Amino acid sequence: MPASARSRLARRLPRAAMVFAALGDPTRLALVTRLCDGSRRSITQLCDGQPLTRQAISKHLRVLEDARVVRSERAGRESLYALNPQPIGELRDYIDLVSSQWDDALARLKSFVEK
Amino acid sequence: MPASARSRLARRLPRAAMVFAALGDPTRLALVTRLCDGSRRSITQLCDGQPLTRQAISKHLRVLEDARVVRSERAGRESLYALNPQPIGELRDYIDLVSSQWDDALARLKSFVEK
DNA sequence: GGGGAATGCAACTTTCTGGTTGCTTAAGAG
DNA sequence: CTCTTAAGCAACCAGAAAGTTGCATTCCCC
Repeated sequence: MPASARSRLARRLPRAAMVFAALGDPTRLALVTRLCDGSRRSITQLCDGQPLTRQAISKHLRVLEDARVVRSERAGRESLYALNPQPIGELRDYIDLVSSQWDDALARLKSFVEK
Repeated sequence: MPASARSRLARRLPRAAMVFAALGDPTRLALVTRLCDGSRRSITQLCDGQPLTRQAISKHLRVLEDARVVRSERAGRESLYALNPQPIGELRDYIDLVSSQWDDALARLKSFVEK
């Protein structure tokens, strides 16, 4: 890996870790899964189907919003939450980088064995 | 989303959450980044560059191993850690699913507006 | 065999997380 | 205007996580 790529990556690691952490809870992952169809839902809407209090869900949504995985907007007396796909896309960039490094390593190993 | 796809996904959510959580810490993400070149490194090797105790790193490695992101193998008096790319690949599957749902939603919205 | 290096194990502290309950505030609906 | 519904806020609790220190173990090397 070239040094420039490594430092560019290193700068983004804490941010990526925050997004990974936001998704690292089954409840939050379920919320994201529910929102990934592009819908905008209120907190009480997002509550049903889950055996938790509204406040618990509310806290989870705040965690997701801090990581910018989700955006909220007040509409009258309810606040509507919607997915923000950008941070998740950045995760995919990270994963692709890991995979490509891994594949390169495999290829090098293979060519070494075959020599 | 068809019901079959939703239930298949739901079954895998807790597992995916575990992997996300394992990557959701800057130290652990740095460890994974370091291992993604296919190398096998001992714990003390993985310690340098990080301002933590060996035991702290050791605990982080255990978390990664529990999530199967990493595999360890004893070699003499040291244990060598290597990346296991499979769980991270499963994360990509999840992300691709989210993205495709999102894209579908955008497309539907667009066709609705244009009608 | 003895010493140093790499690791494992256990106890402990501190901080963070996930969750609850109770109360307040704001906004629609009748 | 009053009632109900949606949400926010604050305090609290139990358990998990992150990290440390100290000691035991195992293995390599001389």
